[in-house]
Amino acid sequence: MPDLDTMERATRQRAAIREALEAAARPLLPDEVLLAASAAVPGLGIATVYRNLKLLVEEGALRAVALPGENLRYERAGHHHHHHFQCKRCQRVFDVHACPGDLAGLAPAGFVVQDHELTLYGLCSECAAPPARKPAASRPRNPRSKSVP
Amino acid sequence: MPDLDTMERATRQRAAIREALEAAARPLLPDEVLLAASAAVPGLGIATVYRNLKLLVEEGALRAVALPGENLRYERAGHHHHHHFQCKRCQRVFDVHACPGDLAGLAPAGFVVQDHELTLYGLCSECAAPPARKPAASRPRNPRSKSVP
DNA sequence: TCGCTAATGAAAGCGCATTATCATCCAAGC
DNA sequence: GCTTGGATGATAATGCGCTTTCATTAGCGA
Repeated sequence: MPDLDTMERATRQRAAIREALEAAARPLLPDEVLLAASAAVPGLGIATVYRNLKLLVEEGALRAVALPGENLRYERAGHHHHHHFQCKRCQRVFDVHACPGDLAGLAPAGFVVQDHELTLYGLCSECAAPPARKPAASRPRNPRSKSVP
Repeated sequence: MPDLDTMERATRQRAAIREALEAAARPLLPDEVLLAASAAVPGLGIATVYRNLKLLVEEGALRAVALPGENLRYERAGHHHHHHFQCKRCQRVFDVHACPGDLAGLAPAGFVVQDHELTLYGLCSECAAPPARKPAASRPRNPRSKSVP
């Protein structure tokens, strides 16, 4: 018996959106989700992507990821504590399944550290590698990059 | 002889803005700058704040600071490498003059780490302390907090 | 002090990510 | 198959941070 509180219909587009994020295995921008899910559902609209991302976050299937100076990306929820890596060339974001650990000691005296957020920057394996045979697909355009270059 | 390329006039508002940031000794939002500098220059306009922040960044006096899910803040340039702490209660951002150090090993194989960004979260000394006699002033309103709460 | 023009302030304008609108579509219970 | 209301997609609208506009003010060199 399905949850009576969430009586949503199973649509092709919702499935495609969920699957795009699972296949990517990295945080995606709404645009990237649209691009990826469009392969399974041609004609998919950006409004539907936003609607379902919000919905999936609310029901706990997805998690929103905020990086400095970037729009929200989305990743599958349920992962353990981890961080992210952003490639300075293709702008894509990847998971970093490691953590420097205890950072509480870094804060000034009197400050209570409850959490932390770490972002690494550099070149992803594709962009660091010698000229690939094929250029990497699905490069997000430069989002709200108001950060100093 | 002053720099011929930057023939800017010395105005009260520009001085007040610069001084507000030096006195704060922590990254400020444009609104916080307006609030602080308004004490010295009543009637100061937000457009002037934005204009001068941009100008001061261009001439290297200030640096823009981007935190996850937050609008740009500004701090004095010239500091050595450091990180930031955001209080979950008053939303203010403070400097953390410490760094976990070498994080290159955290990235996946094939990735080249060039830089990193660390943000600590918790309670600042004021908010962590028992009920203060006076509530802390200049609390920034909740900015683009699209991050999951 | 005079004159020139950069700087300011108030308000309108912009850019852009996200959301609401609404006619149409279709998943699902009967 | 039929019905029905949630879901979709195209598009308009919204919110908001930031920039531009423009009339006025005020540095600063002469």
